[in-house]
Amino acid sequence: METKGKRILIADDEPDILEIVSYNLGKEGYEVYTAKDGNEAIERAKQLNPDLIILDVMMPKKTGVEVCSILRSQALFQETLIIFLTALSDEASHIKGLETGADDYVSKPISPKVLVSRVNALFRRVNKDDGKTLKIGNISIDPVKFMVEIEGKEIILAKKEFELLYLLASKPGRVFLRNEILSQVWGMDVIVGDRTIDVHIRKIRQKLGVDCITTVKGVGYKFEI
Amino acid sequence: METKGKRILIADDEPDILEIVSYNLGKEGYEVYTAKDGNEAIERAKQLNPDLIILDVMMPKKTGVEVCSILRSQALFQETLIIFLTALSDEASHIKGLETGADDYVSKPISPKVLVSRVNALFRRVNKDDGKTLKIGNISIDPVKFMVEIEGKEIILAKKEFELLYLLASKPGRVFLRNEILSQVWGMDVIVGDRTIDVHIRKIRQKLGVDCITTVKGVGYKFEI
DNA sequence: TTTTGTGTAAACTTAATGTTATCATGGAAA
DNA sequence: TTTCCATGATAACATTAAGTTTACACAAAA
Repeated sequence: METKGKRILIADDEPDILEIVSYNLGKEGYEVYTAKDGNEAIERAKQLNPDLIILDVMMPKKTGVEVCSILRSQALFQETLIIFLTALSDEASHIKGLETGADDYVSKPISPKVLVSRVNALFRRVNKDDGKTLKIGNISIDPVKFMVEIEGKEIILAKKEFELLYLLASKPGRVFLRNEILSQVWGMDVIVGDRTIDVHIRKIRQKLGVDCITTVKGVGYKFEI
Repeated sequence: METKGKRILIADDEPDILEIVSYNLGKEGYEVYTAKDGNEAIERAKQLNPDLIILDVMMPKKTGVEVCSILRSQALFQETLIIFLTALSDEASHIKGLETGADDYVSKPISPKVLVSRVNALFRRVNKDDGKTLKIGNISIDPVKFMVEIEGKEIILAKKEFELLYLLASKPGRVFLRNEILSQVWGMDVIVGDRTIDVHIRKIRQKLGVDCITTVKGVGYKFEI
């Protein structure tokens, strides 16, 4: 599940919060950018076109709710995810937030862990391909249960094995170059040896017991029945 | 996936980096040109009209960011791909880079492998022609599935065979000189014997079972039904 | 702490693919 | 018709990519 490349913009007037949240989301692999008030949030959102914007409700210049409705009025931000940070008590802005089209809200004081998991959940929910059980022939691959089923028989794959299989199976028939596989499953910046993919492929073939991964020599691998 | 013919300009003031990157991208089949400062980068970009420009952010004369925004302001470089090389810590220029319209950025210290895969990925993302299924009569040639289908029957070709067939079929009726075929499928710096093409042609004819490749004696080959 | 599972690397084997050498063939020019 | 030459055919050979196995490092679980 690569989180790489997802851009998150977080706007809050408290530097501490910016820092803590940035750090924790950054650790998850997201690209995090910050803004310290409402106007800056809008400006940077336009520059960056982030995948997710986290808005504090109480901010100088413009409140989170205002920012949200301004952004939502533009086509570019129709699909952008927005999370509000609200004071626990502030029920009113919670409601306003949902009205103006927020996707989630998190109450202060923030637990980094909670926020991170909400963010992940949001991306998972949205990312259409993500979390969808793939069914190809009598093989079903469920990334939520993290499980592969062949004719009712459950098969446990290790993490990397599963990710690799899921990638291939996500576009049956399509050939994935080794490079593509590396960058999607391992991440762009991870360097692993040449044989590593083979070994994983082999383990998958072994565990599945069904020949559904085809080698296209000199090119890559593809999933097909 | 022929990378041949793609021109890359790389600008950096460190000769070592120029050399390493040139070598690695050259090995991939790209044509690589270099510049050692911002002004030279702009000058050569205008001469060469490269497909991709890799800019070090910290350069004498003009920084990469400056070069980028200058180039981007001209119509000619609207479509040109641009990658920044930045020091790991330098968040500010990363952001500036994205603002000025960079397509990707890579942190120093550079791993040649990473850079190469980023470059490939970038070209793949952009190259629209790539992955287009050719359909001529009842023959379809799908470079994504890496597969040839004739009247519903799937036929497996080896890599070179497929590339050769794909080339010929990309312009049905057009005669490809042996020289052209060599440089497109094998690359111009690869030297292979005279009979090599024939052998591959023969294998394709054999596997397809349909006579769709015509010999134009003394000239070359063409694809036609 | 020990155990177990997972991911990666290294060394080696196997198989697929690509290339060349050689000779055959068949058509065009002389 | 004969000669020449480009290409076809085939098998041997070379090269390269992938499969296999083992080992080891590391982290999570017991």
